[in-house]
Formats: sequence, structure tokens, C-alpha cells
Amino acid sequence: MSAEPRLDALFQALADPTRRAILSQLALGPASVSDLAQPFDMALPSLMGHLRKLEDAGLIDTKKDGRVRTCAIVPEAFAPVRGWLDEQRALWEGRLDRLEDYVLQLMKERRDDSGS
Amino acid sequence: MSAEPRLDALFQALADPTRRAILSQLALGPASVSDLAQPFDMALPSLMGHLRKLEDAGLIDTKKDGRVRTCAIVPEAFAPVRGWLDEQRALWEGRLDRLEDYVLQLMKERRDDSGS
DNA sequence: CGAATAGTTAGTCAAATAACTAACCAACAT
DNA sequence: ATGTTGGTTAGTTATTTGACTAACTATTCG
Repeated sequence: MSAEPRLDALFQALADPTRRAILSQLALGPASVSDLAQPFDMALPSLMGHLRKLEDAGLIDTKKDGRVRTCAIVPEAFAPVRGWLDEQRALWEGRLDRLEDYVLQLMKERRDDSGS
Repeated sequence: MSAEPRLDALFQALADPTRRAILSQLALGPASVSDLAQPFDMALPSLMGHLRKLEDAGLIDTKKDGRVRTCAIVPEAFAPVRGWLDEQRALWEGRLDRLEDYVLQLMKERRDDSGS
């Protein structure tokens, strides 16, 4: 019934302020692990955990060069999230359209009725 | 540094397939708790927990009338999520713009260089 | 009234999160 | 070759999540 484990991981990854802050930083350009860690009052392994979650969700991509691991954002990864939101809005608007049709139908029937 | 506890609750609420399915159902129109529960193979209290989280996040609104609690979606509640995504994209695009400026600058300098 | 319906409360439990410290490895830099 | 920097692994702990059962309350129906 779920059929979208990717969305679970994406939304879950975004549900944390530290991880969102990391993404905002990376949106400005790639950065190393310790660059990313610097603004946070948090031990390195904790921050690594966040990076791992972001990478597992596909939101960032990391590559180790020498002893430095460089992290970069993957902008396309946000697409499924936007997609779900759009789909959701489409459902909602579809409902509004049907509601409108219904109301118009009611008005028409009342007109016909009083006209008989 | 977080400054957006609302986003935490929103993304967290969306990070579960059951809750997303509930929202998709509600996008089609209001429904009672047992209507919503029917498609799921889950005890009622568990489903109530999901409804509670959705309500706490502000994504749904519920009202009890007699012994029936009716749930309705709150479409505006998605706005902060969209907002954050848009902001994120803006940062990314700003970065691309600066990158483009930089590349154009480099090209200009190379032209001037070879021209000397 | 008495039974069925709709939801709620309370309490339990296993698994997942998110943080920490301590110890470790693999490049560089001197 | 040794120390320092940048990151990683392992293992611990407290909290939160998500699901369950059992028992309960509050309508509504016959």
C-alpha cells in the first residue's frame, strides 16, 4: 500500500533542523565534513550520522579525496517531494472542481424546479 | 539556529506512508475516523495516533459531532513545506547564477589575456 | 432500557533516533 | 618518523515512535 519508500526517507531526512541547515549550506556550494560541522555544537560522529541519512535519502552525494570528504547537494533529489505535494494539491483541486460542478448542478436544478 | 519547529512537525508528519495515505484520502473530502481506518490493517488506537500527529502538525482539522469525529484537510498547512523547498531552490539557483558569472568572468579574462 | 457503534484512554513493548565518548586509521606536513 | 588533521568505527544511553491489547465513555438505535 505504501509503494513509496523513497518518500519516507526523503521526508524523514528533511524533518530535522540540523539536516535542513546542512542542505541550506550545501545549496551554496560543496563543502567538506568539517566545514559543515563547524557551525554546529555537536560531536563529529553525530554530524556524520546526519550526513549519512542525507546520503541514504539521496539528497547529497559525497566523495572522498585524500583524507577529505566533500559533500554536494543533489538538486534533483527534491523532485519526488515536490511531486507528492503537487499530486496532493491536484487531488484537492480536483475535489474543489467536482464540488463546484455539484453546486452549479444544484443551482441549475433549482432553477428548472421553480420554472416548472 | 533551528527557528522553525513547525517544519520539523510537518516533515515528520509527512514521513509516514499511512499518514500520507490519510491525507490523500482527505484531499478527496472530509471523512470520519472509522472511514479513514477502514483501508488499513491496523488497530484503531494506532490510527488515532497518526491522526493526532497530523492534527498537531496542523495538516488536518477535526471536529466531533455526536459520536462521530470528522476529519478535514487543511490545504494551507502545506505552504511552509513548499516555502522551504522554494527557498532551497532559490539558494541553489543563486549559486548557479554566481557560478555562471564566474565562468563568464573567466572567459572574459582569457579573451583579454590572449588579446594582449 | 439495553445493545451496538464510534471513539478514547491507559498501559505495555520493540525498534528506531540522535546524541555522546573513546579509540582508531589514513593522509599530509615538518 | 612523528605529529597533526580529517574522518571513521564501535559501543553506550536516553528519548521518541509506532504498534498492540484491554478496558472505558459516550452516543444512537431497536
